[in-house]
Amino acid sequence: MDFEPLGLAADLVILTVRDGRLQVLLIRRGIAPYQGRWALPGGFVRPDEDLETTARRELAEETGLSSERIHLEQVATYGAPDRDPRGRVVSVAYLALVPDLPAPVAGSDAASAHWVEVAEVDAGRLAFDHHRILADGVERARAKLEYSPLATAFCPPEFTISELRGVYEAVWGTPLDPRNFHRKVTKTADFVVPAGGTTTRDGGRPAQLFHRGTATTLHPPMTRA
Amino acid sequence: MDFEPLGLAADLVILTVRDGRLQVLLIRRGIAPYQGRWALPGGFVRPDEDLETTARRELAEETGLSSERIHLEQVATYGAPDRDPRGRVVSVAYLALVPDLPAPVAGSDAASAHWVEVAEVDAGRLAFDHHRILADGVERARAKLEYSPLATAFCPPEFTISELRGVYEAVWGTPLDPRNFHRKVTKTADFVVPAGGTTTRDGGRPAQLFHRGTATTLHPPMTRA
DNA sequence: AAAATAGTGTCTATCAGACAATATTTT
DNA sequence: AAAATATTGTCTGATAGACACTATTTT
Repeated sequence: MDFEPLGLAADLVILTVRDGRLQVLLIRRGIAPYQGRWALPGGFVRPDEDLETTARRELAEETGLSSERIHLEQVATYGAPDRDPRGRVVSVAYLALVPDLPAPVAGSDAASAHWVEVAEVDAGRLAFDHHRILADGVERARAKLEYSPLATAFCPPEFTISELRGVYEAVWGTPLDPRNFHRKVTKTADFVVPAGGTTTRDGGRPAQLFHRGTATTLHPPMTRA
Repeated sequence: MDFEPLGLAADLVILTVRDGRLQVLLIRRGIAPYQGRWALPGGFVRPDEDLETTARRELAEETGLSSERIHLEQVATYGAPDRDPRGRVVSVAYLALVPDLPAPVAGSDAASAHWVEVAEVDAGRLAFDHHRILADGVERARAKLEYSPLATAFCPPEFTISELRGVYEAVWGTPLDPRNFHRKVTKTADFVVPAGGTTTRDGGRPAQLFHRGTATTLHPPMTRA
């Protein structure tokens, strides 16, 4: 079969919660097109490489996180004929949720990679159609917090209920009642399970530590205000 | 830029509800690979053609439905290196929901197109990775019925509450209480609006006709048993 | 009249949201 | 002691699900 010339890329919306805010990893483009503009990390799919493999490779290159335990899911594919001035490039977008990294961003492209608060990314500043991809990725994350235990993907292996609440508040941009949240989370079957210890890292009375449970869907779902 | 040889296709999961059952449009492949096997309709993306344009073109070719009002949404992209024996072909899958067609399937490829009950499609019978694509498409439809007014996409412009309930029952495979369903649907803001008339096409007491409302998300959502 | 479907009303257990009260830490 | 956070409990209004009952058609 003969194929039209076509490039296939995987781009990543890598989200984390730092300082109580939802942040996305952006890179400053060093080369044309869109030189000097912010862009989502990504790269071309290699021959014989699966799409998710490409995404995980790029994730590791940009963050140093190579664990299979990092949450990564496909969001959508963007293929408008004119979305890349270099020619026809179709991009498969992935959403990655990572905990607040103890180590700073590391890896080969690290020099140009920065965490940027999602609320402060402005529409015209991103290369290609990356603003649209970012918006779709963020919306996916917001929606999935409701009915999946995905919020735990932003947390370290052991976390407190209030840290988990901080994730919801940052992603949704809404304050939640600590008391109702606590009750809801601990009563939702298999959402979180007690890890045994306590911590005072959040100040005040020691909080119980939890780790994520086995649930894949939350019954009942968490509700946005 | 030079690109690796690569094909880009759009494949369609076209669902409808006929005779109270969820059905999918499949075609019998006339040529290799997988000659004689059932497959999802689809085709290659043309140069300068947007992905959704390809999907709508294929939809029109297979069903004769060219209206922009047909619900069509992207589901996921499949790109395992060995998924097509002809070479590297990446497929963007779309989900289309169509009403029970008054006219039989028509169009250029119609000769080989048939409605098949989803519950009776068996895993090994489909070409390529189409069983996986079908499963993902059906799961998407099932999930979206809960929190979106998507069920109306299976209905004609004017429908009764019990016809809408029939859609839910067919897609979810669960019987629903007609009385609670009626109350729930009519009380959910902007889900359906009265069209004015009534019909006795379902037998019994005349039922009010409705058409779809302006809601894009259902508050509260419909709940699966 | 009998059967079929449409639609309304009622009851109960559960849940979301508001918020009081108590517990245990650091400053 | 004061401030901060954690956790439990209580109250109220809304809702889901079960199901009795009434309404309007066809057979």
